[in-house]
Amino acid sequence: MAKSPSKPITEHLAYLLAQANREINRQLDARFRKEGVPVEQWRILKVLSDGKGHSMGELAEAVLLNHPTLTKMVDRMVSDALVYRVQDADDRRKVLMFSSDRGKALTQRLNSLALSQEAFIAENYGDKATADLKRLLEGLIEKAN
Amino acid sequence: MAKSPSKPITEHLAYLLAQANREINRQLDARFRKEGVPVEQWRILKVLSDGKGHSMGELAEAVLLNHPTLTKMVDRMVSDALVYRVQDADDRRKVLMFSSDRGKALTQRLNSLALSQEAFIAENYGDKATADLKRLLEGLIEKAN
DNA sequence: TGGGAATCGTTGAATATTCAATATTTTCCA
DNA sequence: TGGAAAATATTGAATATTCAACGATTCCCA
Repeated sequence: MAKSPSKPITEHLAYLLAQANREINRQLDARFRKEGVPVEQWRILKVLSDGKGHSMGELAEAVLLNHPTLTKMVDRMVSDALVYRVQDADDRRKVLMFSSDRGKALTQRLNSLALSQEAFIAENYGDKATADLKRLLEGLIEKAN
Repeated sequence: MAKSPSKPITEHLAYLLAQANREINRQLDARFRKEGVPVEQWRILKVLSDGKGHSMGELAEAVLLNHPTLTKMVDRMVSDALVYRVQDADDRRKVLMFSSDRGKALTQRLNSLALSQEAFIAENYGDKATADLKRLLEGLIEKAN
């Protein structure tokens, strides 16, 4: 008896997520191109835009990067004067990250590029579908943790 | 007037996709751990499991890897005797990739690990939600291309 | 039919990420 | 309270990815 063909890769949730993620990220990266900033740096800047001071661990969690990767990305951003480090006085193991004025200005320009992408997607893909997709993704993430 | 706070990062579609993708991929990777194979190699093996011979370009597209990255990953897989290269007789610029017997056996073990993950997700997250999510992702990908 | 342009895959150098080990500080409890 | 264990961030070496350039082959049309 012949071996039954297995489900094609394109029908796996993991693959669909990877594909969608890649495509949307590509489009966003293309918009960010003129600012010369990768998507991860936008996420960092955005989290820091509350002006509050976030530890590296907290940031790593929030921007989906592991610690050493974040450390090195932050090094680059410090060189570019977008963010700066302050040792936490209450717990001196920690480093608190802040956005500089230059970083804040960049954040606003990136935010508006990102919003325009979201608007573009909602327009082409449909408001309802977009909202449904977001809701389902939130649910999946919640269950997965 | 104070600047209005911008939408939090967690409400952006791009972020939700990245987060969900990361989490699902992590879980899949954990299951693949005992076989010592990254998710990308499973994708490659799965595409090759039709026994037909796929060019590098075709493969790169199918498994969401760019050409140089795929070349080097295939190099490793050839070393592990999972796949092999054959020059295309009809167009000698092309290289056709095939799965070895060893590769095919591994593919089956990985397929069953992947299926068990999908079953786990469907169970915890709900059959309907999973199906809806897949459908919406397919739609998004289609629009995006 | 000759030869420039396009396609396909690989390579090497530059860059980025990851893993394991480290230094520092804090926590906890015997 | 002393000191082992845990938490935090960084570093360096190993690994992986990306970018630009290349070599080989095929396509196309003047």
